Amino acid sequence: MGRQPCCDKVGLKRGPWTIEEDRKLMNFILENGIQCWRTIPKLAGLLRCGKSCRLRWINYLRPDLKRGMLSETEENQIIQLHAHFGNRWAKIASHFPGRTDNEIKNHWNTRIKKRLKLLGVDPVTHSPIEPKEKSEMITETTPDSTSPVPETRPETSDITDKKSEMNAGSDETMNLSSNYEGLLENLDVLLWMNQEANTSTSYSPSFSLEESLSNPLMGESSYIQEDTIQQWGQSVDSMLSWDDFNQLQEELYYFGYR
DNA sequence: AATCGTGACAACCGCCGTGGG
DNA sequence: TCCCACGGCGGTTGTCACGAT
Repeated sequence: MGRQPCCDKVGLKRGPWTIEEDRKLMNFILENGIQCWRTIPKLAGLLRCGKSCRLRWINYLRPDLKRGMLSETEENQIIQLHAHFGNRWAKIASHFPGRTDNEIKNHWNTRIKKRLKLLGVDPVTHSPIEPKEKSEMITETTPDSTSPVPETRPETSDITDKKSEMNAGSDETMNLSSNYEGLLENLDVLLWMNQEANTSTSYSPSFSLEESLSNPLMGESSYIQEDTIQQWGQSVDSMLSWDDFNQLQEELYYFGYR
C-alpha cells in the first residue's frame, strides 16, 4: 500500500491559478506567514492542495522573485553550475537570488540544452560530443534524412528564434560558443565550488526573505522588508500580466508593509 | 481564416529525506 | 527503531501564445 496522498484531492481545484486565488493566498501568507502548507488552503479559503499552494507561492507569488528573461551572464553561470551540480536545480537556483529552480530548469530544458547541443557540447556531461555524433547531428537536419526527428533541430533559425529581438540572436550564440571553453575555468566558479565544498552555507547570496518566511520562529514584522515589497512592486510593474496585482500592492500598503 | 507545429513556462506527480511521536 | 506526515525536489505533462503554412 502506497503513501497517502498529500491531501484529499476530491473537490480540489487544479490547473492555472486565478487572480482571485492568488490574491487569497498572497493575503493569507502576508498576514499569517507560513506555518503548515497543508492547512494554508483551508485557512485561506482555497480549494487547492497544500503542495499546489506552496508551489504557487515559491514559483510565482514570492515578493522577492526576479522576473524577466535570464541574462547572458546568468545563463553562463547556469551552465557552469550545471557542470558541477548536474540536475540539482534547487542547488543551482540557490546561486541566483530571485530565481526559482523551476524557472532555471525550464530555461535549461528549453534553451540552454539546445544551444549546447548545437555547439557540439553534451548538455549532460559538458564534454565535447564525438565528431561522429556531431556529424550525425548535422545529418539529421538535412531534409532527406531518414533518421528519426531529433529532439532539437540545430538550424540557424532555431538560434535566432522569435526571441532573438531580446538579444543579439546568433551573435549571442557565437559569444556563448567562444566563451564556453573558458567558462569551466572561470575563477568565480572555482571559488563557488570551493566554498560549496568547505561549507554549505558559506555562499548565500539569496534573499533573506525566503529564509525568514520559512522560519516560523521569526516575528511576522521581521520578514517583510520595505525594500522587498518595493522590489516586488517594481518587478510586478514590469510584467504586463501582473497589472492586475497593482491593486494588491495597494493592499500591501494597507497592511502596513511600507 | 484555419490549421498545424513549436517554444516557453506553469503546474502536477511521485519519490525522497527528515523530523517528530 | 519504526512509522508517518510533511516539505522539498526533479521529471514530466498541460496549456497557451505565436509563427508558419
